[in-house]
Amino acid sequence: MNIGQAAEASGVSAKMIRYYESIALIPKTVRTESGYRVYSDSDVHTLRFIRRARDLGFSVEQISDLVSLWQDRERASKDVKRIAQEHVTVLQRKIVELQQMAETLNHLATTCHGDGRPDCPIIQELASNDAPHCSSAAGTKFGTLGKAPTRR
Amino acid sequence: MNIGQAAEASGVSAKMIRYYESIALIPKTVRTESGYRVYSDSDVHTLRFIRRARDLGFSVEQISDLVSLWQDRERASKDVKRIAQEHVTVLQRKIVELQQMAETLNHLATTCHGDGRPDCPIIQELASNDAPHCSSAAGTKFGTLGKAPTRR
DNA sequence: GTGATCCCTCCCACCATGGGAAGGTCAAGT
DNA sequence: ACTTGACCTTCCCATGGTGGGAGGGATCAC
Repeated sequence: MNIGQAAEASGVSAKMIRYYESIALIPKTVRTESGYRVYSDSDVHTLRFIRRARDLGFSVEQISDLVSLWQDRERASKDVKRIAQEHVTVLQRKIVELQQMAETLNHLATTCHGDGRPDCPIIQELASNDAPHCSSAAGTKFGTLGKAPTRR
Repeated sequence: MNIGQAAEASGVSAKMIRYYESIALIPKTVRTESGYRVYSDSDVHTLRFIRRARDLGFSVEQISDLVSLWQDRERASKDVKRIAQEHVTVLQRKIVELQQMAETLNHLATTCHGDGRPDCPIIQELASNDAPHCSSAAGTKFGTLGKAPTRR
């Protein structure tokens, strides 16, 4: 199977498959004489595993751990459980942060009359001098989970 | 005021101030003879405005619009309200997605006995062949809001 | 005058993904 | 056999915000 078919079958784009190979998340594949990558059903299975983990918002690093555990027959389920639970914690923290943002903004939008007049509490709040420093969100490493695959 | 003081006073790092200038989110500042950037209280005010908008998860592009509206005395509050409401919608969609992820994962982690045995429903689910394609999240442009500033 | 602390610009890195160019390969149809 | 189009390869670039650091100049406090 060529990379295009593997991509189709697994739901991971060809570009991403090559990328995953380059960062050693998946091993280098067999190549044809002319250099085409060749994939087996088992490779597609792995790719599908990876895609599902991405759908659940795991980072590539976490996925790497999960793949190892998956392929390790001696694994302890508590290792997997730990990764999953850590991830749930991070997700929940993100959810709270986003909810706070949405609430604040929603409140502001509600009190904004939204007509042609220039007075606008949203702008006033943003421009105010007193510091609602919003410290609850500060310092949270946000980036690692921000993206979900924009598939198809 | 030098860039360091402006950074301190506004809560936006010096690096970011230069970046915002480079992408024309803020205008080019006056410079001293030796090339140092000089900031006024009003500039700091603008920076603080920007930082708050970032705290609320607005993208730089949206902030650019908000800054224009802020500085436009003729602005209509409905323009501001529209931006805010669009943003709330996006936030809410993200929240739902994250909640779905967290729920799925939490369910899996709960059913995983989490001991030394290798059997693990989390891994089984990820590896299963039937396709829980999680289509609800598909196609959602996730990236634009994934990051919140990692301040201090 | 000297050392510490600023500031400048420029480049690189992150993460995961897509776009595209330039060129090689393969299979199907004429 | 030849063309055509679909596929594959590698390589580079861009995204969005942010940080890190090198190499060099400016300023300030003592």
